[in-house]
Amino acid sequence: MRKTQSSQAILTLIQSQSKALSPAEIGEKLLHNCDRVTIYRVIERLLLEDQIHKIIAPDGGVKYAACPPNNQEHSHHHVHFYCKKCEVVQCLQQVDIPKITLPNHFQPEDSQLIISGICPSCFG
Amino acid sequence: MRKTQSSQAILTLIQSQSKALSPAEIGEKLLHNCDRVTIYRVIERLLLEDQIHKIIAPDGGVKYAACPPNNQEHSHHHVHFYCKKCEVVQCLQQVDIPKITLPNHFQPEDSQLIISGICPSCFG
DNA sequence: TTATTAACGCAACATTGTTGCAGTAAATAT
DNA sequence: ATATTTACTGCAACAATGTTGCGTTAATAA
Repeated sequence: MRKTQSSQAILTLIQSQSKALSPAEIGEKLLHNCDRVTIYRVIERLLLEDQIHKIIAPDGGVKYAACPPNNQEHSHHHVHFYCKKCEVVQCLQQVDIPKITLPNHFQPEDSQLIISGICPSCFG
Repeated sequence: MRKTQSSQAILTLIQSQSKALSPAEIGEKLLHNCDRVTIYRVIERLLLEDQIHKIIAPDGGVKYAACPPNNQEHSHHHVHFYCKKCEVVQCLQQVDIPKITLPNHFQPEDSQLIISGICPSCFG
C-alpha cells in the first residue's frame, strides 16, 4: 500500500478521533478533500492492513475506528458502546467479551458486542 | 394496525422461518406479491407492535425475525448467530448475555451480541 | 351498506456502496 | 536526477436499499 495524501490524511483523521466515523463523516472532516470513491477504497486497504476496523452500529450505520497498534486479538473480542442520544460509537478497549456457551454444533469464531445506552458526555 | 393481506402474509412468512429475513428476501419469498415500499411499511408496523425484531448482521445486512410471544425482555438480551458460510442469521433464544461491567458513567440500556462462525447445517 | 381512514401502489428521490476506465502520482529502477 | 512502472485517483455510471408524497384502494366501524 502506498502512502498517498488521501490515505495518510484519512488514517490520521481516524486515529485522531475517540469516536468511530462513517465514510460520510470522514469526507466532511477531511481537509484534504478527495472523492467519495477514494474514501471507500482507502478504507478497504486500511481494513486489510488492520489499521482500522469496521463497526456496525445498532441503527445499521457503518463506522470505522483505529486499531490499537500490535494487537492481533483485537478484532475477535470487541466491545463497542453506542449512545442512543448522540449516536456516537466508541470502542471500549478495557472491556472483554465473556465466554459464552452455545448450543451444540455451533462453531463460534468471533463475536461482536454492542452495548447501547447513554454515554458519559450525554449523561445528566 | 389493520390486518391487511400484505401484513398478514409478511408476518406469517417471517414467523414460519427459523432464519432472519431481509426485506428483499421477504419480497422474493412472498406469494402474495406486493410493492417494495409496502414491505418496508409493514415491517415498520410489525416492529412497533413487537411482532418482529431487527437484526444487523456483521456484514451490515438488515434482517428481521419473529419475536417469541409474550416476551417483553426479549429485545434487551439478544444473542444472534451469523454463519459465515451460508450467511444465515439465527436467534439463539436459549443463550443469555452475561452482565458486563462498564467503565464509569456509561449507562447501559440494552445490548446486542452477534456471534459469527459456522452453523450446524454448514458444519462438516 | 355506507363512511372513514389506514394502508397500498406508483413515481420520484436520497443515501450508500460498487465498477470501469483514463489520467495522475508514488515508489522503484536507471 | 530522470525515467519507468503501476498503485491510486477522479469521474461517470450503476446497483441496492430505504424514504416521501400523493392519489387510490380496501379494512374497519357506524
